[in-house]
Amino acid sequence: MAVVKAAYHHGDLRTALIEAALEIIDEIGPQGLTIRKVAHRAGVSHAAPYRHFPDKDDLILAVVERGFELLDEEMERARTAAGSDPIAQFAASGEAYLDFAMSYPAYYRVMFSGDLLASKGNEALRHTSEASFVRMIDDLRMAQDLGLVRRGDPTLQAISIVSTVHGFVSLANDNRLNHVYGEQYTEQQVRDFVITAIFEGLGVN
Amino acid sequence: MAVVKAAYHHGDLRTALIEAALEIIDEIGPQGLTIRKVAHRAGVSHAAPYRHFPDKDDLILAVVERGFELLDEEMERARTAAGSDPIAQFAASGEAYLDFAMSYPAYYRVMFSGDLLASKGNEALRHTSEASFVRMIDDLRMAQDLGLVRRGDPTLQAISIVSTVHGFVSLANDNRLNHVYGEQYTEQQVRDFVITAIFEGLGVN
DNA sequence: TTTTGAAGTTTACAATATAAACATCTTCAC
DNA sequence: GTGAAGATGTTTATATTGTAAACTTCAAAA
Repeated sequence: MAVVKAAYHHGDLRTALIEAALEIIDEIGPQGLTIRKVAHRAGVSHAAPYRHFPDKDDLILAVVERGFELLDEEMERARTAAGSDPIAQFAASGEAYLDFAMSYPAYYRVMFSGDLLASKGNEALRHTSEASFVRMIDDLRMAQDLGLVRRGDPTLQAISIVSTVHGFVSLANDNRLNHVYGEQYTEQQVRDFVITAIFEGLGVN
Repeated sequence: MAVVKAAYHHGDLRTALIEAALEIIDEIGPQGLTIRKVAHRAGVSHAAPYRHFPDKDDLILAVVERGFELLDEEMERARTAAGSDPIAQFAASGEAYLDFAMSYPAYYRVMFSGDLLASKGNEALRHTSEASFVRMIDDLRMAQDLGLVRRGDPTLQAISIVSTVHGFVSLANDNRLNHVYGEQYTEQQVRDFVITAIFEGLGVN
């Protein structure tokens, strides 16, 4: 009774399946993800997952949702640790985003692999994946009021920032920028440059 | 002998398969792409494609390569039509990129679906997909020399621009910005804003 | 004309997603 | 307690798909 979710046949298979899927994505990539591998890793028969997810897409969707929760947690943690300066908070959560995206490239790819969301993404997931976007808009509005950021529609500013960050990590994770790093810069340097450009664009004091 | 590629059993099945795959991607999306559908649409047996492509991934890779060729052609066409002003040329080819990306979202997605390139992308394809990137760097260098663009490493500037553009079209194509359009702006307005922000960032006169 | 190799077909097989029927354990009404 | 009832798993079965292998056909070179 102290147990939150009483152990049943498996315990909490749904969660275990999501974890297993996560591991497989990280180890073999999204291509290698099969229902059967996930089931096997969780120690159940290959049809067991269907008691928790209507089909494979829905399992992946659950993984994506979990991913956005994790990302959100990371960003919040960083923001809290950044002290009270709004710009510092903003920068810290942005760095956390980049850290997450570049530490788990395959995972990030699945989270933003549009094919799924476009078709089966439900409203709940859409909301989750937009949470940090909404917060960024609020941040920008506040920063403007404090005179820290150039005036303008914060929604448009946020779109521009999100586009740049998402584009950068996507390209970097897909190894499309390698021909640059290797020759002149490290990934970290390029990353810093892009961040700097964003802040310049915002006219941060 | 006037015929470049003499008609054989099929004529030019390789090309026909790429075209068929293109259509399927456009109509049903990348998920719906199966070797057998492609073969059927091209009017051949389901194993025929294996005489031209080692496996499914290589077929897709050929489709991607064709996509980058088409994109490159579009950008060149726009650039040529833009007259002699370097900034106008630059802007025109950028617009062409956005037009392409947003007219064929599924196709664009496949072209930039990193899973493939990361694993099986060969050098030839990598080169193709970087052609326009290299040209952008040249453009920026020239524009700097003409005093039209803020000084700085053009490679880094290009990365920043490409990140923003790619991120924007990716998010837009994946319907991640819908909650913004609907309420206040049209897609075109947001698109223009992002472009403007890029040019501001470059300090274009 | 014969032969040969590329291009295509047929057949076969293994992996996978998923449905359906069956089994088992928890819980809840009594 | 007890005995449904329903949730959770398993087994079995099927259709789709990627791909290998053996076989066929035809253009072109010898």
